[in-house]
Amino acid sequence: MTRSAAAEAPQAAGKRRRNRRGEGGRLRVELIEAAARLLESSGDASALTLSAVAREAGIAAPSVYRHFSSLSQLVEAVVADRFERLDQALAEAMAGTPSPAEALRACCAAYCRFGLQHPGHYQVLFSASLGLDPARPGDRPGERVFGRLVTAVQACIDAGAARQADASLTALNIWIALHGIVSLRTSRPHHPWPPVDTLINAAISGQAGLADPS
Amino acid sequence: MTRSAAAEAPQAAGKRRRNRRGEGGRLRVELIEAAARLLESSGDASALTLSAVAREAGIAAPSVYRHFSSLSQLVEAVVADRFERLDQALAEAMAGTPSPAEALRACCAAYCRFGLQHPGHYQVLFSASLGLDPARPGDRPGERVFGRLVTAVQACIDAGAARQADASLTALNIWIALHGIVSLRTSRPHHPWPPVDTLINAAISGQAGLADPS
DNA sequence: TGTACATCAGTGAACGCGCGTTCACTGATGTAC
DNA sequence: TGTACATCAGTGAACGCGCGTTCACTGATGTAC
Repeated sequence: MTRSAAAEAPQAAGKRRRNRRGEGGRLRVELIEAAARLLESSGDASALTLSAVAREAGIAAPSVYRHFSSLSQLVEAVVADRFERLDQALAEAMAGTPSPAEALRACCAAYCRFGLQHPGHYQVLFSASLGLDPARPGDRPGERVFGRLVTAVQACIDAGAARQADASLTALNIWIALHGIVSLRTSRPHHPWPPVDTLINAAISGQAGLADPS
Repeated sequence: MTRSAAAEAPQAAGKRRRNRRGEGGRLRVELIEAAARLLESSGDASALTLSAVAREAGIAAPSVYRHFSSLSQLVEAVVADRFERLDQALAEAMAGTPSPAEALRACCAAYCRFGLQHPGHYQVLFSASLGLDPARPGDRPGERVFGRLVTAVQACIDAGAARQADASLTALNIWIALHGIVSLRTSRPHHPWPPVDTLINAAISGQAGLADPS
């Protein structure tokens, strides 16, 4: 397998080639990906170590400081990136759906898919120890996801597909269920779980009054 | 404040008196409580440190080995103890309720109360990194809580208070909601949360068909 | 076209720290005589 | 009642390790002349 010249696939192990002058910013991305890999397998931001990230990225530990003044800034960058991906996954899943009801269903399914396919990242995104500062407007990343749910529920109500109710409260109840599905399933993998769709449909029909397709 | 002779209130700071001969087992309890205090404030079992527990209990680090052969055994003891307390809290809340519907409601309320009053412990109990071994029968502590829910739901169905359905699936949907309420609220404290009862009632009426009392 | 130099990307060695774990020990106290 | 001793509860010193952080450095490469 010959390695192409393109700047992709940061090598976890093996020798690293130093970036050319002016391209030092690439290491920043590689560090974020290295940290993301470690966080996915640990699911625990407070267990992340500067040395481990450097090792995973194939560089010396002090080199991290060229790009991040502290480990928590690196974690912040990872969290922001993964929240962005979650948001995009929801947007993509909803695009092109034939009806508001299908859009809401697709949104919920995409949420659970993201959480169950990346349980470590999901755990980090929704761990209490993130220490988010609510004063900073960009520092409430869960709210964007919630906003999408509110909009989707409101559209269902307007279209007559969902029961008349406060869209915000209904969306919150659904979010609670989705988070419960992902989090509890990850935490109790040995429980005899029914298919995810069964649980999602129960939440949507129970909370929004949407007809169960089955 | 004079300290009574009774064996209570392990002193976090201050000088410790060595236990009398034959009463060495007391330190075991003090260690569990010291670890529990640290876990409550961190919510993270993997961040717990043998040294920190010893410091919190007011003893030298090697003394821990007299009672626990490893840190993870100490954590196991804390987890078992707190699961026991959760289970007792549910049992007490349900005892003496006038109807199956009230019993289910009380059970759910007690579950959320426990989780929200001890968010750190709750997080530890339901973190994915506990490494539970499903082969050991006593090592599936969440199942006992779930069993209580199933029984309570079945009683509601039998009494005609809840919609006819698979009690196990209904109980699972409710558990998901309860876990979502506790976990998401802990993780996103700055979100504008409605009263817990509102969320619990939505879950119970949405999933079991119980009439909302409000 | 050739060359000296500034700059950029990243390194290696060193430090102090808290940790887990070991070991031989101390000293209070219950008990056998 | 007195005393020697066994045992129990817990300690202090020491070790090697991985960590975060600092510092002066190296060496490739773009650029000015």
